Amino acid sequence: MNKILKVYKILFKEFGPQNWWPTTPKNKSRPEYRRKSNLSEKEKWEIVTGAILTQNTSWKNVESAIINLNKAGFFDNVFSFNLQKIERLVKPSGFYRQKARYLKNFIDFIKKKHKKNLGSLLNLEKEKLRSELLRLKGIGPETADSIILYAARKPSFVVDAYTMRILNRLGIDVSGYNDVKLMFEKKLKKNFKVFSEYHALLVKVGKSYCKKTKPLCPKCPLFRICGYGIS
DNA sequence: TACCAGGTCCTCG
DNA sequence: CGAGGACATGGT
Repeated sequence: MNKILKVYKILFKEFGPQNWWPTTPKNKSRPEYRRKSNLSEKEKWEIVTGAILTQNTSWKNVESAIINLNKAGFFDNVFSFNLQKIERLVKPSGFYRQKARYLKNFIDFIKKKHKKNLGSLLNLEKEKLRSELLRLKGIGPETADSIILYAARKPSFVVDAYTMRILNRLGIDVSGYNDVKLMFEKKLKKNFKVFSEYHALLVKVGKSYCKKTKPLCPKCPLFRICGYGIS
């Protein structure tokens, strides 16, 4: 069995389903990870927003911003919020001026090009959707793939800093974003379930064990197939 | 105190 | 292309 598949099986067995992406249930204030059948337009906005806010930022800080936004009714009508108001609400997520600008750009794009209908963009064919997203300021490859996978639910593998670090430590040669993405997509079943769980599991093991400094190799579920801990 | 966190843009060789 | 800096808050 190839190593990529093996890693998935080990992580899934160890941690179970992660049920990404978290969204805020009705009458609650904080995002939760739970299985969802079909996403509402509101949930899609929450996911897109989270994908932008979490750029190089801990989810904890993003969560504070999401709570602010939700409390203010942002996800019910994103079009009624100006830049200053968004800046104030997303402040805890860091890089808040930049992120507020990216978010506002995205909102204006949906307003003008998709008649205020986010679903109209997300329903585009996967590659078309990806190129549309990448054209926007503030949407790079990871944010685009996160939106395609978790908001549009189309199988586009998400590569992030954890993915790179874990592959490196596993001794798998990695180059650029797209090479890594294609490697995963080639070796996995192309469906939402596998892609979404795999990425979430990599984040999980990256946060808990395969940390940048002071990794917890001996306790890591990947230890026995990873040479990194042996120094 | 310094470093880290679910990246992206811009500038410069 | 790819390296290097800017962007900013909150936790350890």
